[in-house]
Amino acid sequence: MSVSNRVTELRRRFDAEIFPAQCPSRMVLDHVTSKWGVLVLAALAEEPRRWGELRRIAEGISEKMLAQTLKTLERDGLVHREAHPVIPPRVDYSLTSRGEELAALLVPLLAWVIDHADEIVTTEQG
Amino acid sequence: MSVSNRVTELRRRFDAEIFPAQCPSRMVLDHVTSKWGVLVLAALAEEPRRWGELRRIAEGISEKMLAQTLKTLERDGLVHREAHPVIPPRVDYSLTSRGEELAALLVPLLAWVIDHADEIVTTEQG
DNA sequence: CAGAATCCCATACGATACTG
DNA sequence: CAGTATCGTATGGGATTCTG
Repeated sequence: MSVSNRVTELRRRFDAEIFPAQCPSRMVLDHVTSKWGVLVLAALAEEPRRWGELRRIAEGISEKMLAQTLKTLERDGLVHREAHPVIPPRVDYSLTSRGEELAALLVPLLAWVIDHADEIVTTEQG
Repeated sequence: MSVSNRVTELRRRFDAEIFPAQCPSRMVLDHVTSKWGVLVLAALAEEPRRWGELRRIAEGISEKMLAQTLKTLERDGLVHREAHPVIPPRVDYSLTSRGEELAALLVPLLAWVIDHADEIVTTEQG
């Protein structure tokens, strides 16, 4: 099926052929496409990660935002948190099966953006 | 290739196996995954749209944000703007070929989110 | 090591009014 | 119809400090 038809089918599920404002999908979409949500999900797509690893991989993220992002994604059932009762503490984060589904769609998107970012910004101020 | 390998390959392009902070892709990613960027791109994936159509489809968007989003996406070379010199004014927005590439990856993601949003929010406060 | 708590700010975003 | 201009606000996000 063409991309165009896919969208049409997608939007036909709604009454007026719109993306409704009062819709749960808006919230989930905001979580998933949040500034750090994308990077965290992509980082976890590779393999389970510890807190410290995620901080290094998603370069620039603050502790506050990492905590907040992980909690949101955990609430959404996309990320699984597993704390090991050891000292020093060790906590592993991984994708749930639902999270894997999503990551499978998210990663190619991120890859495309990374691949084309340079030519895009070059065009900007060219 | 597996999703995992895809990410690994993706991140291997960088030195320290991280998503670098000072990277053009961060900016482009923010544009594309912005609150309204996703919906506008998806709306245009179906067919060219006029200003008023976009306002109705991306329900809840303000005029200010529609203008800003369209300008950003146009600067990024993802959206093409074509103004017709008629009265009343008519302006058509469409995806560039680069925009179509991106939309092809974005639409399945949006479709997945819409399909799973209900079960996700149900889990939230279940 | 893996966070929680607090303070603070920039800006993304919304509402309204106006225009060619 | 397709915008621009202005104002106001909510919150996403950063820096710092503290803790089991």
